[in-house]
Amino acid sequence: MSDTFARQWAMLKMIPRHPRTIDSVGIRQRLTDLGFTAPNLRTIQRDLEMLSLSFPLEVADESKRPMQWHWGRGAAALDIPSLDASEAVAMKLVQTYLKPMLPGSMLAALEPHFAAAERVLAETGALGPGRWTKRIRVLPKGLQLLPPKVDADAQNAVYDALLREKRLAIAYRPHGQAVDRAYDINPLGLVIRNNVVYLVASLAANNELRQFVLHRMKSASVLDEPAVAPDGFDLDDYIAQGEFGWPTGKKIRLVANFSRGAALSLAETPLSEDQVMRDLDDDEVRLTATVLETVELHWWLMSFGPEVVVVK
Amino acid sequence: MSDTFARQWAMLKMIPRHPRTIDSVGIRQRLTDLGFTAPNLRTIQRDLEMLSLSFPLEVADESKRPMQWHWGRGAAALDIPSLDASEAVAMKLVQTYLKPMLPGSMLAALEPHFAAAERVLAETGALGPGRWTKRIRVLPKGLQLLPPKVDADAQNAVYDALLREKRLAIAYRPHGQAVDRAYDINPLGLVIRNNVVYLVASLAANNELRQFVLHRMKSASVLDEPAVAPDGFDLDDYIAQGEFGWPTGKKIRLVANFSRGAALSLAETPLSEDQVMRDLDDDEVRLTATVLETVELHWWLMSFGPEVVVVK
DNA sequence: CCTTAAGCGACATATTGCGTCGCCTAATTG
DNA sequence: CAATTAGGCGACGCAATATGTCGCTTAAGG
Repeated sequence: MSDTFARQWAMLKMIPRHPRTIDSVGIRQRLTDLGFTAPNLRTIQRDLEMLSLSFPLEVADESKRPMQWHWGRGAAALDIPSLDASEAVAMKLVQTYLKPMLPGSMLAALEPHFAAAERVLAETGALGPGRWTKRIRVLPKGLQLLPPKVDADAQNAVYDALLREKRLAIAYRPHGQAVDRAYDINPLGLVIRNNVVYLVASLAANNELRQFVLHRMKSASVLDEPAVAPDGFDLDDYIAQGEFGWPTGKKIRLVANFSRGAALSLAETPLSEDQVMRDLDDDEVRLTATVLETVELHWWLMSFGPEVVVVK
Repeated sequence: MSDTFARQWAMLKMIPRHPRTIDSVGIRQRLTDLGFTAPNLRTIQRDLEMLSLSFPLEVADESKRPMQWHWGRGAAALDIPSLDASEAVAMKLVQTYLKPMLPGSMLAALEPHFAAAERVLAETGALGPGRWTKRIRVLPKGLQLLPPKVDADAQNAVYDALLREKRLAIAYRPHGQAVDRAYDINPLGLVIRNNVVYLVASLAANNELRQFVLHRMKSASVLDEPAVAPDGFDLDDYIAQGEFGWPTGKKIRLVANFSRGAALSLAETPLSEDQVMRDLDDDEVRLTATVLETVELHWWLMSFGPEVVVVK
């Protein structure tokens, strides 16, 4: 294929998003790594200039000499292949669904795509972007609690450390205390419960396992030392120990009589794959299903009040 | 800028994903619409051939004469600007979080992006794709009910009709019945509750408002007639009428005494923006917040059992 | 069976992409 | 602060190539 097109395409892919940058020398380096026949520096400069006419590519500081290129801040995701209308709607649904449930900064990565979906919707249908908000509603399942605010930088550092298996230095404010404490930790895993993101980690000092709530982390920076997991650590085992107030109960065979009204919704979203419902009389339905016995199950059953009688 | 590059880029954007296709004449049409100086058909053919060397572009049927081009089935999303590691992790988190909560086909639009994130993770970190699954866990909030299976084609038709404000012909199996019924409806809005997606619509025959559960829709096809909404229909009003068993209660000022343990988690995920907590004594905390009085609120309060005393 | 339309190879030409050189300015180093 | 290095940038000329055109072939449609 045209070498020119391939090279420019590769360049588009290797230019990073805003905070980070790349310069022409770095680009040439990576291009040669990719097997391009050592393109002239001048060519790369020309390419950048040309691409920046069609794409929101920007130079960090015009006067700084090794020019640092990056995607413009507001650069929407260029979805290729582009979304069609239905996909855009699905995207919008997901966004609406997710928004009240996840810490805002966690959605940052998806934001450009949501914006792209919005654009597609605005173009495709005669519907303006505003009208969509009139068409989709999400009714929260449980009671709606507000998601905590998470520091975006700290969050990224945590993800990064977890990914690269590096140690992490954090400033953390334990609950109820007025001052931050510094920790040096080995990140081991992430757990999301309710709207809260937990980092499971071991202290570098004494290998003690700890949980850190992301929104109480004031700052975090990745250290250049490999993270060492305690021997035999397994996230599932850890959770199963009930560390999250979440004793993974034994599987039990639940038998309960529900009122007909309550049973209706259960037919649609079953408790388990093997759920069976049998009519007892005009008002009652007997449900049998294999489920984990958890605190949540008890709460859930309680929430039906008189509408349910647990048989077994 | 190079006319060539711009044109090829535009072509990449206008080629649709698998089921739909486009031929060279259609491409020329859309290119001229975009302001390109009427490119020769031959040039477009050459471009397509060249692009298909670098991108998964395919021809539907080689022997069919007006060649129908489309993106290959497995075409992952080419995220531009590409995701960095942290964004990829966030993507993965969202996927893990969403998977058990939404009908599978609703995630179809995001699937290519999840795949792209997976690829980035595999490349960037030394971590293979498999290891990620060991690092992230989502503990369900309420009791985990299984999301119902939704027919992908019907779903897309619904989205499409809603977007283009067209009437819809559906085959629907009402709960508890053994045969499908045909309806001709005006789609008005989507509501997600628990794991179920509802389509609010009015019957074309008599304008009666109805709810259709997406997973009971056996098939749906968009009609070429404009949808007409009943005068003054408003999705919020409709929901507020309690049609979803969801009476939007009045705002009340909740005052309740929680045990210290229960109060801990409330400090992190507050009930409302204006939530205030005050220590009563060593064991009890008084919480004051403005909330909507709903059935859910009562359930939620009940679930604390003896740990809470509602003052007001 | 005939007509129309599109794919495709070939070719000539005009375009333009690219390497090179030189100058200038910003960074870096001592 | 001076010297040195490195990257940006304008200019130029050659070579690569992208594009319009033509003619042949084949599929679609009536």
